[in-house]
Amino acid sequence: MAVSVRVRIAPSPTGFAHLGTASTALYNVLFARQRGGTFVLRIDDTDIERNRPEYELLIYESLRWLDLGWDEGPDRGGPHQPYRQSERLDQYREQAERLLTDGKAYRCYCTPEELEAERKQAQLEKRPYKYSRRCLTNPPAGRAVSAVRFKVPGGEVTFTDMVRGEMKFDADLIGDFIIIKSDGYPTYQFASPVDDAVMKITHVIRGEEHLSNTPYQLMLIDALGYERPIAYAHMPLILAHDGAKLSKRRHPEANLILFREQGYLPEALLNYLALLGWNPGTPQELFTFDELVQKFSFERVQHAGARFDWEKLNWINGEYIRTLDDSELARRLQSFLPNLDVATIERAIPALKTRMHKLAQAVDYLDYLWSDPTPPVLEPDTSERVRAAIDALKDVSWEPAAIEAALEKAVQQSGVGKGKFYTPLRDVLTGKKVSLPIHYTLALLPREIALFRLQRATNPPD
RNA sequence: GGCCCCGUCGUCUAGUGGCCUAGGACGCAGCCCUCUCAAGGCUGAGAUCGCGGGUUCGAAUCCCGCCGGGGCUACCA
Repeated sequence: MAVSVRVRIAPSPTGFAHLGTASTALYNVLFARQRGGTFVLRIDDTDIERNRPEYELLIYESLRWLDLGWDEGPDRGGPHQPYRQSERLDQYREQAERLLTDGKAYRCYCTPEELEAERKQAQLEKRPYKYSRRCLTNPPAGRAVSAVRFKVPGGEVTFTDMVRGEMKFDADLIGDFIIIKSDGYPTYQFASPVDDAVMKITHVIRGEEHLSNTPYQLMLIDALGYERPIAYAHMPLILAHDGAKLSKRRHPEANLILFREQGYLPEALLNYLALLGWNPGTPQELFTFDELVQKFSFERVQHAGARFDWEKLNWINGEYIRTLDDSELARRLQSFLPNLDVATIERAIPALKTRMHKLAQAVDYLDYLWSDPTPPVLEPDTSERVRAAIDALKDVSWEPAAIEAALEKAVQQSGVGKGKFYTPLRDVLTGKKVSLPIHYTLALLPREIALFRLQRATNPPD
């Protein structure tokens, strides 16, 4: 009988929700859905210095926005709760205690300074650094503060990576590492594999930065007598446009919430993220979520890191915006246009739809509806044409098609081209060089206001 | 420094010894459409496959070396 798949993401609430978290979550969800498995959200909050509850909330919010729902998590419980590491401290201490009594771990009384000195010394002698095991063989007496160190058994550690194949590491190169910090908190290197084992995680899907951490964790799992996960999958990193690792400080695109604020559609972001590091081997670029679930496979994920590219995301997002039906688009636009009622937004959509690659751009096209532009000074003959427009518009039915027809007629009579005729109208109405087509620009504005702005421009108040 | 991963147009990528005079997508340029801006249609520029050696009748594809980038090597995760 096939074991049921259990996967997890384990973000730490040490800052805004990260793009990488979304990416990793996506791959986990894709795999879980594919195999009818369970997706677990665990909060890895063992860094008491940097953890903040509001950051945890941000993680929930971002993941929900992306519709990457979890089956078990801190907020909804599950068979292996609690799902917050800070609430599982007893577990880790207990397991560390077991290792201690089995002689597989030992207390370390070294100070950070002493450790630093060891490291420096090794560097000086050009020798690869490994902890000296001083506290194993000859612990200093009379010290109260201690951490717990794992006694690395060495040897060869192998495991299966679903994207890279069979991996092999020489554990003799790995020094004894800390599993419980002197503040009593476990390190990531300890808490993570313990939880994965206890929570019966079958496949660990995470970022490539953890590839070299895997042997550490595997040795721990073995030492504790736990069952190993069936397989790992280390996904390529998302790089910034300059090729550097995405940094929260230097790269705004690392901040997940920013995408929502700018009006990227969650399904478009997911589509882009899926493509960044994976491809189906066919020319298809746009996928529904269900298609992704169906087509995704670890064999086709990239081994090298991929640079984040706004342009491509913008294109995908534009494609998604254009396929949304009008009422749905209007609904999504509402929060970006608090000054407009839904009816107005809906009327703008046919013209707006092809002009946005992100929702926030709607503001640039529509802000003339709630803010009055400063009237330009018109040349006499331009002023004349504006007056002609006013005449044409005065009694016309106030909707785009009729406005367009009336204006076309006025253009005919004016003897100049559409460009020359419409440009000043656009300027007078919006104060901008670029707007929706002129008949929409007019129709969206109440007739009185439109005519008022045109009128005002023809007789400046000197 | 040690260990690990990686290296095809600007970017994301296809490619697993001959179908590759290296394909697609985004972006870019030109044209068409057009009241502006988009969208759409058409056309085009753009990679001697990081470099150097091999192996082979034949290599982007296999082997070795080098270079470059990234990750881990923390009482961060």
